[in-house]
Amino acid sequence: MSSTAEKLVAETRQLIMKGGYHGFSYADLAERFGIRKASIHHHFPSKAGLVVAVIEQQRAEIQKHIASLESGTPVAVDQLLAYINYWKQCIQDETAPFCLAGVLAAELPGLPPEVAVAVQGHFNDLRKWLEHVLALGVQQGTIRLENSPAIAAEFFQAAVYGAMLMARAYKDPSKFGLVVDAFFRRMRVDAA
Amino acid sequence: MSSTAEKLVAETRQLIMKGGYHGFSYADLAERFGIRKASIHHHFPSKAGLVVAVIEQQRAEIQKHIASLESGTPVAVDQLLAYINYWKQCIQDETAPFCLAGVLAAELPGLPPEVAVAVQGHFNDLRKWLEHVLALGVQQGTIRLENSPAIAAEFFQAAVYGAMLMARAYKDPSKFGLVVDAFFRRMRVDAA
DNA sequence: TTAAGACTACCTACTAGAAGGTAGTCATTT
DNA sequence: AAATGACTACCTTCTAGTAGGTAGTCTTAA
Repeated sequence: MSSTAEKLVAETRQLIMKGGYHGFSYADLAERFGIRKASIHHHFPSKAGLVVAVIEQQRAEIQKHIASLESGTPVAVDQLLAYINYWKQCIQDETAPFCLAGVLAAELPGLPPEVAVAVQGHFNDLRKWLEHVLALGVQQGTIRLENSPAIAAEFFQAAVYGAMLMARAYKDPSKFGLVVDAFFRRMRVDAA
Repeated sequence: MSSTAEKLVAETRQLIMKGGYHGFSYADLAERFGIRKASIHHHFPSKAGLVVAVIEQQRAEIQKHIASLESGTPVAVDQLLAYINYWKQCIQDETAPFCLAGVLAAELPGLPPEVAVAVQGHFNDLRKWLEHVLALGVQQGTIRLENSPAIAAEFFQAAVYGAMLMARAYKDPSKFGLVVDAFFRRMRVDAA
């Protein structure tokens, strides 16, 4: 991918996080980079295609992130904490005030089908990883679940996205940590 | 409010729940009722005004709902169960596949200011009611909290909205009940 | 009791601008 | 020479909103 295409993807990501799929246009992107709308169509012929590219890039980045997390520490609890802290940081400094796929999921029935499919792909990726790490934590004796890892992963995911929505709705980034920390504490065997 | 205005508000509510603020237009409404766009402007001069009317109507309805809930039963746990079951029903039969304010909150930074204010108003309403009912449950000895009722209310709210997002993202209405039930069980003293 | 005036809900016709997208051109680079 | 990435110059459709008009209803008062 060319550097311009990469910049377009990065900026689109920000714009979607702000206002969703229908909340931005090629004109917004053109203005930000001082180029014409037609030049954007050269890189991404359709809006749906551009947005799918943004989601897929995000998914690829997350897979890399997970890989480096797993090579960084074999401890499940530390991996989950790193995940949580990553989002705390992003929401706090507004580099990513909301999960891209989260905003899109909220308007899922109104999205072009190919975009909806990509969004659902992200949710599945994340759920599977959480299920895997939670099962690992149980095995390591640091996590205690009241349900199967599969159910707990969905529960965890709901807590993270719910917490994000709270932070946004109340315009208070600290709400994210408040909710997620309280939630995660309950899962930990050595919780304070 | 005239009956046409009421119909417009009701339909707008559905359209927002589907695709958010930027996901519908006056043309959509005009088509559904077989009237002209200009006629809609007669009832609601601006889009932001229409959407604020929808949110405010919803808020008023919820206040009525809460009042009837409280006159129906003085038991906090039953009130919370009624609230949860209301949403289970709505999501299942798709009369309201998502909370109106929830969709809008996801795109909050991209909304006209007056709409954003109304959305935040709803979140505050709900949070205050939850705080009140949870405190009542503690008093009645049927609910046990690990935090203050104020914190627990935010936690509860996050679980509900997170669960809604899961149901939508996975296109599986049962996910809502799954998450919310697991969450609520932990708060109940006599939980199975 | 009936006519005037105000009000309601809709209409046609229009606007400026934004939306997503296309066709063809023109420098650079490789 | 040929691919790249930008350009100008369009197009069509949609968007929110306006101007002005019409037919019917409701209120009031001679």
